[in-house]
Amino acid sequence: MEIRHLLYFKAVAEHLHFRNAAASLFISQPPLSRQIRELEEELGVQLFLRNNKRVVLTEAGKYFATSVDTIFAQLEESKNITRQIHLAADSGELKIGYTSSVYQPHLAEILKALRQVFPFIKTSLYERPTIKQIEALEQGKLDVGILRAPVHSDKLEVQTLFFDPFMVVVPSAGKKFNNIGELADFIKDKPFIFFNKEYAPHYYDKLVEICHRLGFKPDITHEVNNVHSIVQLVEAGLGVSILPLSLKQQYANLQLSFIELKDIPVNTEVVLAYKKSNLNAALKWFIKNYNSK
Amino acid sequence: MEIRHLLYFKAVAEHLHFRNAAASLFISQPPLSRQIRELEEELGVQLFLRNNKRVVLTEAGKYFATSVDTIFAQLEESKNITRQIHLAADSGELKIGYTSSVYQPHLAEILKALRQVFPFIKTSLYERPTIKQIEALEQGKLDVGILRAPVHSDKLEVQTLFFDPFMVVVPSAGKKFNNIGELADFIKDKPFIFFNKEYAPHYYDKLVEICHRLGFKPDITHEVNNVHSIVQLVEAGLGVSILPLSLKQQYANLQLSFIELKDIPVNTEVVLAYKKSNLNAALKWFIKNYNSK
DNA sequence: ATTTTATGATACTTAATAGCTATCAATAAT
DNA sequence: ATTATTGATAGCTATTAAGTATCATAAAAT
Repeated sequence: MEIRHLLYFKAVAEHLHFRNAAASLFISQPPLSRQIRELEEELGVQLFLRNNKRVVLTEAGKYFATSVDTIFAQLEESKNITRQIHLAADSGELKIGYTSSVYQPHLAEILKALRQVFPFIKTSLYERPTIKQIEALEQGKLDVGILRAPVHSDKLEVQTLFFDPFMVVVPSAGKKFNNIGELADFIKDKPFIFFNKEYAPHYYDKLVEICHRLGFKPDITHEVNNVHSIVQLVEAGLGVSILPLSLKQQYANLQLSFIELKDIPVNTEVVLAYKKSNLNAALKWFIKNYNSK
Repeated sequence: MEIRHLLYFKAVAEHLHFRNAAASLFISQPPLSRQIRELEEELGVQLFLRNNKRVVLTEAGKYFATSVDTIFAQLEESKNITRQIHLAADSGELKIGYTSSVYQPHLAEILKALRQVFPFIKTSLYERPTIKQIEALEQGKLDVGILRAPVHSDKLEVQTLFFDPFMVVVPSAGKKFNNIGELADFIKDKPFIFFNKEYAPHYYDKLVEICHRLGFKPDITHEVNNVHSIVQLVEAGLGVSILPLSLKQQYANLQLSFIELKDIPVNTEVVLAYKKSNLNAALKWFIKNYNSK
């Protein structure tokens, strides 16, 4: 039995006329007669009573007709849902966003483990500022983002990863600061190197707040749009900066001094963000395993 | 899409191995690959992720697999029920039993009307004694019987058609009986013509009861097994008989006298009997219309 | 009663396609 | 680096669905 048989049966059951039914199927009458006969033979059931002038459904045929309707409806629904799942869950790709200011030593490790579980997954990493990531996540251009709070979006789920205090970064000079006051005096007139305001407005505000607490207004001479440039410019002696503490280990080999701001109660929250409606199975695995590490 | 595609899909989903799946389907691997590709193209959905070494279901594929299971189960159930209905309801024939002693002038009329509603029905009429009909009905050899109560069978449904009083049948002689006493005197020594006891035991008992009430014991000289023979023998002057009144009109043209036994409170009940489990649509129509006439 | 028309079945031919063989490219194990 | 295994591809064969022509017969028309 093939779906063709069921389809042809339905046509004859509706028309109760082989020639008309055949026309409605855009085939000629003899093959239709044959397919119906085949179906009846396979079932061992007479579905139609017919002579040259009249075609009627048997009782069994009547039942089978309604039954075939149900099956077709179910098949159609199944196809639709399958297509929906395909669109929602089976990109075969996991698009991950991250900000340059977050150092993630175990990301590579997790991507490796991901390929064990999803051997066909393609992963794409995008370094993007928080605000761009939020847009991209909302539009489905990213599956998950590693970024800094706050995330103001009711379309996204947010999970805290950790809280990151700040540190002052200055060129390595063997200098020692006994207290916050000495440090503030040292840097207050130095040129500051930082992200530009459009790139990371919230982050920019934090910097200004920290300097305010240290008793001065920063002179932001160089604005850049990624953390690597900031660090390089500081190392080259063009100025100082204030960055999240977690970056310290990433640049431990550079000629820089990092001074933690222990007494300044300002920090940033690093989070995972993703669309709740995103069915991507690799995403689910990623969230679960990133968190538990 | 054909059922073949779904069947092949299921095989690959179970084996997660094209060559093994092909072997399990007793086909070679290339056509299997092609059918799966066709299915994926029609759905617009990737069902498997695969390379030369590994085959896994996508999320959409996982859903589709369970969904196809359901559809197959439903199709199988539908086929079974259709076959059952075929066996129970679609004989395309209506087998009617009747006793020779019941005259049914509108039976022919009803059979004609039946053919309007069921143009393909084949009707078979069987003249059989009540006890044989009961057996045949129970065994499904008859669909419906027109017979005389009592019907002692818990497998059969019984519907009363009418109550039939008795009459005495004698050769036409212009004789007149002013009362039951005269009649009894006239027939008590005559030879009786009647059904044999094995053929219609209950009916036989009724005859004896009537004679008892008339004050004599019948001398049953001729035993026969159909009502036509009884009537013919009476007409030929071989004896007398006692028969149901309803037969009077059937033999009105013969040289016979019919004397109603108005004062004898013995009659027989004519009934329709049929199996309740019989789904024959023509039977249902027959019962309904026979009754309402 | 006879003729005409319409219809499903049948016999045979053509066209589409499922399935087969041979082979390739790529992966993973040795 | 080599070998074995596997799904994909190309081209051919065999099966079968679909088409054409025709028949037999039931119902309608005459």
